[in-house]
Amino acid sequence: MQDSADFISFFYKLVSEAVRGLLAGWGIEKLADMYTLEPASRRGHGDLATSMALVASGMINHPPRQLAEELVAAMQANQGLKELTRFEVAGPGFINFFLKEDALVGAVGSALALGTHFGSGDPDHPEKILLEFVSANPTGQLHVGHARYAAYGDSLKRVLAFLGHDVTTEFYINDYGAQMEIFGRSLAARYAQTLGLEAELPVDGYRGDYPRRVAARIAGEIGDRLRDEVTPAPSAAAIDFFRERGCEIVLAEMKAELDGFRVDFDSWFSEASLYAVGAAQKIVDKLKGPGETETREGALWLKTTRYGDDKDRVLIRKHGEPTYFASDIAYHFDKATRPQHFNRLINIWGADHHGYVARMKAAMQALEPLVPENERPQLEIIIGQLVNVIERGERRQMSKRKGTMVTLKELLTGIGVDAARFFLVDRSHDSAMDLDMEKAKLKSEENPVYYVQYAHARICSIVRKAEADGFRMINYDGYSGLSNQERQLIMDVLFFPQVVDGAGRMREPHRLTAYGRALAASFHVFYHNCPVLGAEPQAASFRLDLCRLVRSTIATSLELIGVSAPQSM
RNA sequence: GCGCCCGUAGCUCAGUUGGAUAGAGCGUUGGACUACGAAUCCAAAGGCCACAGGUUCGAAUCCUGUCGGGCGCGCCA
Repeated sequence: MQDSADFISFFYKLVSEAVRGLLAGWGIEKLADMYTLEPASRRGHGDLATSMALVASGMINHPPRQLAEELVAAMQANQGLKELTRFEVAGPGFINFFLKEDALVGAVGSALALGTHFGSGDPDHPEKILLEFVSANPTGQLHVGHARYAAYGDSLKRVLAFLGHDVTTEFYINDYGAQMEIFGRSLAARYAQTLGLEAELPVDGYRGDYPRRVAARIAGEIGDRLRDEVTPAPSAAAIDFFRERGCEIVLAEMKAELDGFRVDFDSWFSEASLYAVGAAQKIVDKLKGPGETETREGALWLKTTRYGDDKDRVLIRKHGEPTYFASDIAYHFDKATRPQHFNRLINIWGADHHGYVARMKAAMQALEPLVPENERPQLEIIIGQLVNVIERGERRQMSKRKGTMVTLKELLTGIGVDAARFFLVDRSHDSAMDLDMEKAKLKSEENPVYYVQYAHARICSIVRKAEADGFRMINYDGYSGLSNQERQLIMDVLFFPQVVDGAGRMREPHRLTAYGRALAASFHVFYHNCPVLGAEPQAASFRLDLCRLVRSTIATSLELIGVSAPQSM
């Protein structure tokens, strides 16, 4: 029937071919490649539907139903298409497709033959993508906000890679600057206290249990060797030591936790490493050349308003230190000029950083002359909304410095990886999310992830039984008499490639959780209405293959969001 | 004040880039296992898609305005 393409894409192209000439005659040929083909919304409307005639009607000002009739005539002239379906014009001018049974039966077999590649892509223009997310300060534990971005970013990576793009993930370590300094001082103070010395946390110091534990661990490593360096006030060398050692310990723990959350970064990039080579100063000097900067009020500014920002931004402060913005430009310049030649840089930022987008994009434009024209990557910034923690009906302020946030660790021990990832990815990243830990723990057993996993386990059970019973598959070409439930299940599973494609293109992995739920529901309904192994031999063979396809599709859709697909539960 | 995001069933949220009669889970009510797994299924109830205009064959979806909520608007990171 088709080679590597999935059935729906194949069908789409057949329709395109059939109507292209007609559309070209009307001067709207482009519609052949941008019309919509969707699952019919309800029974009686067939299996697939297109609003092509309605859209064409708006473009050339002809009555839609008449256009629909002409389009159908063109489709009927396409022999391949005619073998797959019959047509009907309905309502204001929809064209409904009623797929023939052998087309559906054949499509299941073809999809199954693709194995785990069903739904995977081979894009016309594969991209080399550097995807950056989480990027937390190494001054404490990862919290549920980070968990949300980790789940989202990692799922997006899996989806884009599945679609055939070359994706590298990166964690940018903000291990430089005032926050790190305060963290080092906080650890020094806690260290002194573990030795029984009098020491006070800095005013803005990191409170809570976590820095205390890190300090205790360092004390275990070095004993009282730095006793004289930390009191009455820590020496510069002591601060450096605690900052660096603390950073190492925190990062190691973050890696371990992310690993437990099934999030694996290809690269960890240190901000401090940029300073070690003077990268911020260097990039600022390069920007001075083409007149992108200006000195004002004793500071050096980047004229970002030239590129749509609402005000210019400081690169070098009055007292000579580069701003975070300057080092971020150095970082982005680095990303733009790596030997891999990424053609797309995707950053996932929290909503609290959205005000930063305009200046970063402006900076990228200012950098353009410094990067060869055919090597300039496109910068794409995705803003993820925040997670609100609800406690006893009230919002709880999350503060790392006060040590009052709900941690990723808490989430994992409370509700587990599968439930947590499913829950976090299930909502659009564009909507703020309320998380009530008490309810989340109570509700973890009714998390929809189990509904989807159960469908998978159930199918595994059927397949196991088939093997145990020595079930023999027979050829089911020509099988007919599809029930409504199996027809629905077939259509749902055949649409998987379009769902993955949309999830990748729109950067919306949450479409996969919705899809997984819908496919599982469709399967459960099928299961209750259509015996598999008990059916007559041809039906049994077909249904068993359908089950296998659904099983592997559920497994893939879960895999793409980092959730396991158990064989039994 | 300005900018971005959001407002859909009692609660938590989807809604395939503008499609046909608005969807799911939880909760409520009532049903289905001597059956390939009841972590399931079936049925009922529940809606002025915040509000008001506009665009068109058609709007939860796009535009304008209003109201309400979140987040920003540093020579912090």
